[in-house]
Amino acid sequence: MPKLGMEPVRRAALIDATIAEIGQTGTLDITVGQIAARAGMSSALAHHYFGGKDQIFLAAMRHTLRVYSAETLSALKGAETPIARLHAIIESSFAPSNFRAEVITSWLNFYVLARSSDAARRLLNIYHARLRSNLLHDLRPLAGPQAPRIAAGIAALIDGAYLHQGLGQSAPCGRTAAAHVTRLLDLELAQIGSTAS
Amino acid sequence: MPKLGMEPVRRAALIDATIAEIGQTGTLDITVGQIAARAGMSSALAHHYFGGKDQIFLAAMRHTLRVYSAETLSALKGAETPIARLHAIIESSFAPSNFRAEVITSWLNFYVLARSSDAARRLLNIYHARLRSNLLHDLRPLAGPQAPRIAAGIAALIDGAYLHQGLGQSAPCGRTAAAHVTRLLDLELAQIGSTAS
Amino acid sequence: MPKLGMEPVRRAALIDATIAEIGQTGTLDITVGQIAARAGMSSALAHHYFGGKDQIFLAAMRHTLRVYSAETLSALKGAETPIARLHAIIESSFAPSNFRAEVITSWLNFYVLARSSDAARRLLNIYHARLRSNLLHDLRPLAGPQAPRIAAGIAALIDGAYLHQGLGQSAPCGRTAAAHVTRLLDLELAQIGSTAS
Amino acid sequence: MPKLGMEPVRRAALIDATIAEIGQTGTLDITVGQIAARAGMSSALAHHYFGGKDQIFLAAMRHTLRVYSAETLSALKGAETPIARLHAIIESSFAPSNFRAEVITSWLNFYVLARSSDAARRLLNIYHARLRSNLLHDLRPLAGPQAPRIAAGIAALIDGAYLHQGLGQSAPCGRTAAAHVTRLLDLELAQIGSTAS
DNA sequence: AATGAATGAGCCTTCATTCAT
DNA sequence: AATGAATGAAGGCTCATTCAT
Repeated sequence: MPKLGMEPVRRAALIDATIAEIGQTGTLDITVGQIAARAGMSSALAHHYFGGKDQIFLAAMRHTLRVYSAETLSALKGAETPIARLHAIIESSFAPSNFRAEVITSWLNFYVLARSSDAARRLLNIYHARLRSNLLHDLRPLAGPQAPRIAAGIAALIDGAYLHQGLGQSAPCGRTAAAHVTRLLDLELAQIGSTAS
Repeated sequence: MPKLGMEPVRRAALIDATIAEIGQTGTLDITVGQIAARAGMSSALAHHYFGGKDQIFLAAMRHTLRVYSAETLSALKGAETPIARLHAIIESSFAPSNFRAEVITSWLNFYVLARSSDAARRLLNIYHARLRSNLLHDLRPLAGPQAPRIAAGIAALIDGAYLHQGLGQSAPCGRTAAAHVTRLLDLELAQIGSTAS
Repeated sequence: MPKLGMEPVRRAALIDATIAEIGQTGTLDITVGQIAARAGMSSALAHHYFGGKDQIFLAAMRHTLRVYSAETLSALKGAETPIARLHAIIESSFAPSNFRAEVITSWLNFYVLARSSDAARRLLNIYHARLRSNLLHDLRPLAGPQAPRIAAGIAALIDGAYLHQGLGQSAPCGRTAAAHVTRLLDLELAQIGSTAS
Repeated sequence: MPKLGMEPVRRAALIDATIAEIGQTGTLDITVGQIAARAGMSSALAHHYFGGKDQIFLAAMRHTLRVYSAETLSALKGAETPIARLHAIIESSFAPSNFRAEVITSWLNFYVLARSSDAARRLLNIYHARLRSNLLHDLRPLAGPQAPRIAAGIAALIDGAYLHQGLGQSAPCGRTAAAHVTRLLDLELAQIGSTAS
C-alpha cells in the first residue's frame, strides 16, 4: 500500500502540533523543528507541506477560526428566537472546543501576530466581521439603532474574557466567562425593554 | 553636553525607543540593535545599561504600567463619590497617555509575553490586583456582594476594549472605548438600584 | 559522495581540525569558525554535530586520550617482564602518534583547560589514574613499598618532558624525552637492587 | 597631599590582582574589568598604566619570574658546596612564595601563553636559560660531560612537578614536590660516584 | 513520501579599547 | 589621577530554508 493521501494527515498533524506547542510555550517563538518533532516528522517535511513557517502559523490560525465558526453554526441550529440565538452565539464562543487553555493562548498570539502580518490581520477581520454580522442580525430586531453599539460592546467583552481567563494560571472556566458576556447582553436588552415601554 | 549622569537619560531613551519600535512593528520580535539605533546609541550601550534584551522589555513594561498607575491616581484625586471614582478609574484607562496606538500594541505584546515569562507575568499580576482593588473599593458600597462579579466584568471589558481598538487599523478612540465600559458599569448599577427599591 | 552517514566523518574531521588549529595557534582561543573552515564545513554544521564549542574541545581531548591509550595498550602487548612493560609504558608516551608538535600543544592546553572545566578535569583524572595504575602494577613487584613514590616521579617527569619539549621551538624529539624518563626509572631500580642485596 | 607616586602602587595592585584572578578562575580567559575590579580601580585606569591586556599579562609573568629568581638567589647565598647549591636551587623552586596554588596556576597559564605570544616565550626562555645555567654551573664539577643531560632532566622534572601538583584538587605540597626532584639529583650523583670509583 | 545534510543570515552578548571630563 | 561613557569588532549559537537522495 503506497502512502497515498498522506498530505491531509500530515497537515492536520502539523496544525495540531502548532497549537499545542504555542499553548505549551505561550509564544509564537517556537521553531519549525519543535512543531515537526511534536507532529512526528522532520522539519523538512513540514516545509514541504506548508512552504514556510508563516504559512504553518496561518494554517493553524485558519483552523482555529474554522472550529470556532463551526461551533457557532451548530449552536445556532437549535435556536429560534433572536434572544436564544444571541445566547447561542455567546455561549459557543466559550464552548470547550474553543475555550481550552492551549487554544486561548493561540488566540492571543494570533491577535498579536495580526499586528505585524497582513495575512493574519485579514483572517482576524473575517472573524470579526462574521461575529458582528451574526450579532447584528439578531440585535437589530431587538435594539434597533442601538444594535451596533451593543454588538461592539459584546464583541469587546468576548475578547476581554479570553484575555482575562487566558492569563489566570488556573484552568479557564468557559461558563464563568460566558456568564459575564450574557450578563451584559441581558442588561442592555432589559434596559431597552424598560425604556421602550 | 554633560558627560556625567547619562544613565537615566539613556535608560529613558531606550524605554521610549522600545515602545516606539514595538508599536511600529507590532511585535516583540525586534532586535536590540533596532532599539538602540532608534535611541541613538550602540547596541553595546543598551546592554551595558540594561543587561540584556529581556530586561529592556521588562523595563519598558514597568514604565508603561507606571504611567498607567500615575494616570489613575491623578484621575482619582478629583473624584469624591464612589461613582465618580469608578468613572475616573475607567476613563483613566483610556486617557491619551495610555491609549495611544504604540502603547496599546505594547500592552498586547506584554500580555502575551506574560504567558512565557514569569517576570512579565508578575508585573501584570500587580497591575491586575491594583485595578481590582481599586474597583472593589468603590463598588462594594454600591453593589455589596455583587461587587466582585461586576469588577471582573469591568476589568475584562477594559482589556477587551484595548484588544479591539488595538486591532482596528484606524487610530484608536479612547472616548468610544471608555463609553463601552462606562455603559456596563452604569447598567449594573442601575439594575441594583431598581432591584434594591 | 554518499550523503548518508556523514556524522562520523564530520565529527572526525572536526576533531582533527581542532587539534591542528590548536597546534598551529598554540591556544584554545580559536573560534568554531576557524575549526569548521579547516574541516571544510560551516560553523553551523559544527554546532549541529557537537552542540557547542566546549563539546568540540572535549571531544578532541577524548580523542587524544584514546589515541594515547591505544598506543600504550599496543606497546604493552609485546612486553613480558615488568621491566619491559615499564619501558613500554614510558616509550608509548612519546610515540610519534602522541608526541607530535600539535598533539603536545593540545595536551598542554587541555591540561590548563582542566583547571577551569570540570568535564576536562574528569577526563584528565581518568588518564592519570590509568597511567598510575599501569605503573604501579609493574613497579610493585620490583619496588614494593616504594612503588607509589617512584610512580609519582615518573608520571611527573613524563608530563614535564611534554612541557619542555613542547616549549622548544625545534621539532620535539620523542626519543630524547623518553630517555630522560627511562633514565629515572633505571636509576630507581638500580638503587633498589643495590640496597636489597 | 596630591596623590603622587601612585603609579607603582597601582601597577603592583594590578599584577597581584591578575595572578589572583588567574589563580581563582584557572584561565587566562579573564577580562581586564575583572582584574581592575579586584584591584579596586576602573578598567580604564588599568589600560592607562599598562597599555593593554597583553601587557598586563606580561607584567604579571615578569613579576612571577622575578619572585622566583629572588627566591633562588637568596637560597644560594647560604649554600657553599655544589651539592648544597643544587639542593638550594631545587628547593627554592618549591618555596612557599612560588609554590602556592594561584602562582602555580598562573605558571601553567604562562607556559601555554608562551606558545602563542612571542613576548611571553622570550620571558620563559630567560627563565629556562637561567635555571639551566645555574644547574650546569654546579653540575659540571660533579658530573662533567653528563651535566647537560642531568640538568635537562631536572629542569623537566621541576616543571612536571608543577604540572602534577597544580592539577590535584588538594593544596599543593612543595616539600613532596621538591623531594621528587632532589631524589633524581641524588640518584644521578650517586651513580656517578659509584661509576667513577 | 521523507529525511539527513548543509548553510547563510542574523542576533545576542561580551570586551578591549578610547575619549572627554 | 581617575573614571564613566561609548563603541566596533567579533564570536557563539540558532534557525528557517534548500537540496540531494
